[in-house]
Amino acid sequence: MKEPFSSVWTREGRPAKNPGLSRDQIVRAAMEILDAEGVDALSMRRLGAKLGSGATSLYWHIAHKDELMELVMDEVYGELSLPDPEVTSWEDMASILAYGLRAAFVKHPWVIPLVGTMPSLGPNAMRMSSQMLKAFERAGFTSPPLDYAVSTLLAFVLGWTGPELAWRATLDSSGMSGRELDAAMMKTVRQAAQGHPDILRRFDEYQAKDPDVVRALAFDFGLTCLLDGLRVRLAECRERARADVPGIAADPDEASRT
Amino acid sequence: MKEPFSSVWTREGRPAKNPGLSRDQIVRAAMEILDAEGVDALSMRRLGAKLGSGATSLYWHIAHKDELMELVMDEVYGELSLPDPEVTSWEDMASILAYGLRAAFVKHPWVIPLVGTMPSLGPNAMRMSSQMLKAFERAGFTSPPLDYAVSTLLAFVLGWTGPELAWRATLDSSGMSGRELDAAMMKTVRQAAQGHPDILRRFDEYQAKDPDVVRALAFDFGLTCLLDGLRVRLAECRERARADVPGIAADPDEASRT
DNA sequence: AAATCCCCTCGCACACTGTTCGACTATCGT
DNA sequence: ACGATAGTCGAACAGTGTGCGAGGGGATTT
Repeated sequence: MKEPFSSVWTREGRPAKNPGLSRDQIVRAAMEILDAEGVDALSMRRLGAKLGSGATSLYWHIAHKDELMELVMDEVYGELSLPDPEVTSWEDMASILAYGLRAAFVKHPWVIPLVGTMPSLGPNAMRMSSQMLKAFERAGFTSPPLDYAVSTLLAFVLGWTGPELAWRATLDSSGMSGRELDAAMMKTVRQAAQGHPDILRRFDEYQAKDPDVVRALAFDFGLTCLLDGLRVRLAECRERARADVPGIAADPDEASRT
Repeated sequence: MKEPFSSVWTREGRPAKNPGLSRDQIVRAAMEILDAEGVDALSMRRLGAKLGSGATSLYWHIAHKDELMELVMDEVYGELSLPDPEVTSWEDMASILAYGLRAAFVKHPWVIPLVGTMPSLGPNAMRMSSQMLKAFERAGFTSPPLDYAVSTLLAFVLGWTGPELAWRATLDSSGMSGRELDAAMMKTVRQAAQGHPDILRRFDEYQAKDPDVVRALAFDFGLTCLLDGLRVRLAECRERARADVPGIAADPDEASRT
């Protein structure tokens, strides 16, 4: 039996006397290729060529391609910048996270399959989780629901942007752009939706609108729903805390008011 | 320029005099391999061998591998069975969809990256959407929020099960099973979470509990939040409908009561 | 009965992938 | 000056998806 579970983050990096190639350079170059030409364009040989070195040289700095993927994935999380959880309301925190993460995913669409494939244990992902937990805890979320809340928020963003980007990717690869693109695919969709007049009706309504705006509105809608639900849970948490330890208020604002 | 947008569902199948191979057989065999050995084990040669034919014979029935993937993906949607939307409350409908879809994803973990990669235009996916829309519409959701609501629900389930299965897959591939598996990885996680004591604390709490139970509870929590939020939106829809067309009640129950 | 057609199968070949191995160089500490 | 070691690299291997053209076999037409 090999190592039961391993990740880049468990092996510390090579001594790194920093001669020609370095882990950071490799990751940066990989991200450039990924952003510019998509996930299929990233091969070790290609990456080596971009760095002016042989393909197999990379294997000195990186164990295998999956590790490289873990690294670039965390780099995406790193682009997200959250405000100080000590002075930001949990709702602002949640909104900023949702929009920020969505923006990061849109900018780097190739991460979506990664997030759905390998666990996110990188330092940037950890930092993000930590900050969210802090903000939610400060707001009054207590232990079991606390984590559930953060996870649910992340799940929503990921699950939302995935299919959204699947559309865009398929369309972008067709070489068209803008609205004619949506119009062209409408014919296909129409054919696929044969026999489901309700779906067809829905598509027709949207054809008139700007798809980007529709997508943004829909994302907003989902986020609002989630926040509404979380508010209810938060109230339950506070209620329970008050009942358990009557002397101590779970809400810091309320505590300062006393 | 080629076809701007294409999908299996737009090309009707070959005439199909049904000699040896057929599209259904291929899809079924592909699913068996995928379920038994995962996505990496599915190669065209392997699939051909399982069907007792050459690898390239498949290309008569299927344009390329991506098309095959679209087919198997829709097959997964097909395993989902929803109750009659005409007689089921939207909330029951939503819960059944959420749990059913999650079960289907757990049973066929390899679909997750697919759903995040290619649009779901298959007949089964369409049928599902159609049923959900019908139930929600009957409940009183009006047009723009109607679609947003269904999309949000799907996004939640997808986004939730993705990372959840990423964990399980990584662990299962390590050959261990049950609780010792979580324990083994705890060491790795602990190392990765260095410097984030709040995350560590959280992991410690969970180590004592059954991970499956925790995951189920968390899923429940998220779904409850979402339903709470949707309930609020539904009330808004009904309110608006009542204001716009005062003579007609949007709620069928209420209509029958008049 | 013979010839034609067309559905379908399949072997070969191509360009490509991730990764291993052993040979090579350049720089460092002694 | 010398050995060690960090780092690079070319060749090779076992795979991958897929295009092409040659065929087989049954039905249809002449």
